[in-house]
Amino acid sequence: MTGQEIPFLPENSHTDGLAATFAARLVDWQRRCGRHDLPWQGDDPYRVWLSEVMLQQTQVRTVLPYFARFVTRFPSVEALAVAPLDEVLALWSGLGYYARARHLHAAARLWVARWPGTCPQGAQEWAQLPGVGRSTAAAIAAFVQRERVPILDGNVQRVLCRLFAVEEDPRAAATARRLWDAAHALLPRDPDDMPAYTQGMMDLGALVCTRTRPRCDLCPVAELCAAHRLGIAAQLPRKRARAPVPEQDLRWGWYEEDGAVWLVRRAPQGIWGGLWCLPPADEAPPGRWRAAGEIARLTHRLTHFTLNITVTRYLPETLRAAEPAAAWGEEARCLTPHEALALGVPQPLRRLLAQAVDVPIEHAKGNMRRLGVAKGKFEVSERIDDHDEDVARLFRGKEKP
DNA sequence: GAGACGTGGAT
DNA sequence: TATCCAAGTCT
Repeated sequence: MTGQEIPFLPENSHTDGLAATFAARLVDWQRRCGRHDLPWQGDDPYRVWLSEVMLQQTQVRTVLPYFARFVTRFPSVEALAVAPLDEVLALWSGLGYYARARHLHAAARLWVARWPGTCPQGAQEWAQLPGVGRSTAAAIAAFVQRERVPILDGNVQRVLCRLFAVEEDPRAAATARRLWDAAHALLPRDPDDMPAYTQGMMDLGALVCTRTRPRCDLCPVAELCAAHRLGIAAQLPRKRARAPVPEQDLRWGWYEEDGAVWLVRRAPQGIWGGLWCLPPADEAPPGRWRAAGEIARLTHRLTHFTLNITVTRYLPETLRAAEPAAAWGEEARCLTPHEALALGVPQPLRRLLAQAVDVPIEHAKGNMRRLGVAKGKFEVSERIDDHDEDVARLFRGKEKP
């Protein structure tokens, strides 16, 4: 009975017994109380892989509608592999971390080329797909192939930090390595328990061992939990100090022509890589355009900084004067806002376009402000949510000479 | 190894 | 409102 040493515990402690008890209780709890009706649960490797990628740094509730649309359009990895990247990005639009969509597309092509008619076998092979790291590979392999490999996402880090009363920052490399080892040592012996165990770790972190106000009264492993015993479960893991988020100004040009607007594809690397976006607003706009005033200011908060986006409207100086400028690159398209909404666009632009066509969008929590014209001067007015009609009219307004 | 990468939920 | 951070990976 080759018990593995569990980090964070004193040597010669009964680690075998702890691991067996922990796994047994978690598996039993998951089968009784855990989630069983998520649309990706089952043994379809494609759906499991897709869901795990979508769920990276993204909550279940957010993923659900995206997953439904995605599997309707791409029911299989083969369908995804032959699709144009643009369509994948369009379905991903609004979900964030767009490198995931680009990796997903590349991974689908690699999958069907290298494992035709089947799928990667085991975590080692899953991790060869772009966008699939150690934790995601382990989750897929545990669910689909019942492989005894641990996951270590944010939920599991929190669970383990409490279980062993870890005071260190779990993101520190040395601590993370020990957490991986601990996660491995806690796995159930029976491979058939791996799906329920893995789902149980996720369910426990998401439903019971929550960041704030953990429900230790509902926890199947509370008796094993050092933090609970010490009464410090809610205080772990310790949070690190965060630097204040810097701000950055962005200036977009709304180059409008016959009710359509020019969009350009962003470079594949960097923020919103591969997505379609408004061209930068220039002091000397490319082509023969004249500035026609600021039409919106958007505040877009990201994890590491805040974007202040100013949108300036441009109109052709003369009839049919507009043409894509070389500065915009090869890929530039002039589309109606409605057409543009069918592309992969960043969320702040999605909001702007939705307002332009007066189409309500999901989760339209407004952090967008419009500029009202008052005495020849622009002023920030109320949240745009309260002014759908005004703003829609603003964008719809044809320039009638 | 530290920073970049999106967006929305939760408090 | 401000802040943290979520089924992380890549460079």
